[in-house]
Amino acid sequence: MSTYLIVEDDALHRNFLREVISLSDLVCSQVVEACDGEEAIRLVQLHEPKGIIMDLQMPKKTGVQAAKAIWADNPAMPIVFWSNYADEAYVRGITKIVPASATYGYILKTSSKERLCRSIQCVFLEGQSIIDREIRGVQQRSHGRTDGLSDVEYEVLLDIAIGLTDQAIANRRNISLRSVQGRLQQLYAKLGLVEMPTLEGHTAEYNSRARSIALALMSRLINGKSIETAEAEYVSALKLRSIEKRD
Amino acid sequence: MSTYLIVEDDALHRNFLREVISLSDLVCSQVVEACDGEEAIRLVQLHEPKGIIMDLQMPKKTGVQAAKAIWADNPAMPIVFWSNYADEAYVRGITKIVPASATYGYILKTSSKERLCRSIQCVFLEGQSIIDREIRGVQQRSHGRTDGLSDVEYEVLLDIAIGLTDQAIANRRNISLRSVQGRLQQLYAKLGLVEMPTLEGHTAEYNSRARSIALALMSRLINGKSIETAEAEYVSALKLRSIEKRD
DNA sequence: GAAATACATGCGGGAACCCGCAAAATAAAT
DNA sequence: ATTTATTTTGCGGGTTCCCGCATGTATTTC
Repeated sequence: MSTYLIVEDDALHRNFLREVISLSDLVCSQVVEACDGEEAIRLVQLHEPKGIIMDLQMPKKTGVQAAKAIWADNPAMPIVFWSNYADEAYVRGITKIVPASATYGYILKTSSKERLCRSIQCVFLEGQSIIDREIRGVQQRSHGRTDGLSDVEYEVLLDIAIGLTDQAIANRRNISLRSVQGRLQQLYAKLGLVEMPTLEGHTAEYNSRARSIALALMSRLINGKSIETAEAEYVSALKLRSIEKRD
Repeated sequence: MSTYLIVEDDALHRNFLREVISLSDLVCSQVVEACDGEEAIRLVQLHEPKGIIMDLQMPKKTGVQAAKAIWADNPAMPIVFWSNYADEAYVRGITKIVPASATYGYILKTSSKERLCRSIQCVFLEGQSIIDREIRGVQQRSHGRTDGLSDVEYEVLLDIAIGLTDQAIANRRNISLRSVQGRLQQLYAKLGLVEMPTLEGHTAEYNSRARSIALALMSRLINGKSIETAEAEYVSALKLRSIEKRD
């Protein structure tokens, strides 16, 4: 009576995943499928699966958001993330929310069928957490100080990416205006914003703020999705704040 | 002896496309596959296919870039774009470069197999250009003034998205500083940057420049890829300019 | 306990940005 | 050709941003 859940919006990939499950030696009586994060959360409550294979980029709710909700109720649920990109935005999101009691995997879609199959077995049967080699690099970076952004820096990066002013950030984070600018300076430095004096007249070529957003996007530190979720977080926090104020 | 070319980086999707071709009534003696834009360009020269089905998001060279190169040599080549998103960045890119002599199609990956099959037949056999309904909306918007950005506005949007200062934009586009700011004002207005006085103390909540980038990203006007290509264009144009200067 | 490191903060100034007002310059329409 | 839009540009001023210099405060390290 063991059930497994597939969460993936692309129909082709969904079929592929079902095939992989049938190929692996899982004792599997049924496979349930969801097309987006919200459906996934519902189906978990309904079927109580033994494990989940999930895409990260999906409509309605990101894989990260869905995982967070699922782990909140089932802190031991094994989840294999199967994604296209090694975007730091995603990796960072996951490593932040994975509970100590859960095993998980992060496999790239470029991996071979065999590799995916083996990974699934490792996570679901042997309770191992495994992470694709390509992603390891990103993960190291985000933990070790070396070159990667610290949490505050990443935070302020998202803040300017959704378009906040220094003052708005200061309010939001409860720090002084100058501190925001200090954090920004750090961020700029880490992103390698060294002004090259290519333009004559000694006027700056790049706007540090906008440039750092561009660099972050191009180096996959952030992406459209992460901006959207950051935005959503911001407005909901704002609402809460204005309710408090009313008291 | 008719050959067709599939350009798609995802292996599963590649197989799916091959299956669709075999299902359609194309007189097809062989199917050639490429995994990225550059390979596609090479294979077109080598095999001179009767038609191309191509993804838009690919490593090395975008589908748009590849199509541009291909159409430069074969202005009548029928190309079916098969893509995940209805991102304006892509639609705009394509409608700009498609030569009058070519037929093309733009089908979303969410379409059914039957629909894709029919579309392929229309484009390759009957020489019709067809565009998915969802995308039509985007296309209308970008041509009709209604709400959509004009070309200059889109241009300046990309300029700030890669991080240029007003002055740098002025130099690049050969207009005055004030004109750049004028264009930016238009852009801000069209993106709906109306300052809501939510923040007390009457300080601005949003930085117009960064905010417009965020809005553009969230509404799919631009994406990471379009920023990358804009960046590449800019640096190469810069190089040319500095060579001219040397004379 | 002293030195080192990292972070928050204040001050101040120069640069860049945003934008209202209004006059030229261009393009489009009748 | 004259009128009508649209675009470009200048001027000016208020904000915001960027950042060097300096001080204070934790936290770490030896």
